Amino acid sequence: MKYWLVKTEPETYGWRDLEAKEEDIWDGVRNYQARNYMKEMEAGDPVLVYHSGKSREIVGLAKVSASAYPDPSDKENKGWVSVNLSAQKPLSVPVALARIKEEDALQEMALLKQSRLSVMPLTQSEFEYILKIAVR
DNA sequence: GCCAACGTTGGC
DNA sequence: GCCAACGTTGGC
Repeated sequence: MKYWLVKTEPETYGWRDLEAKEEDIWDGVRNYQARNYMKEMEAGDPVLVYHSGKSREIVGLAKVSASAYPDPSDKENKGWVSVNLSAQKPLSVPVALARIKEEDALQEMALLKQSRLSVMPLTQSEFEYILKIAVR
């Protein structure tokens, strides 16, 4: 099992949108590195959902409900892929980017190192650490 | 609103 | 194939 974090602009499509639909397509990713990670996703993998822009915090827990398949929004058939995500639960305490930067255990996260990457893996310990500080 | 990082495009 | 110009993302 692998652990993931996906970023989204809440004004465009946020955690609430995914929660409202329960399960939805995660499409429109147009970055090769992100695409390659999406191809590694397997049904059941946990996924943290991060809001970029104004809020800058991890807000929810989802899981992969369908592994990679051709992105229907890829009109030119260029090989982009989508996955399906299912909302699991909102984090009771969202984990802010500022908090992540303060935690020694989270310094190696791709979120801090590659600010523009929209789909990234997490280690199991990073994932568990985030969930731990998201409860209280 | 600004700017750094970084990906893409296009001229050569 | 290189690299300058340009566009986009996203934090501050």
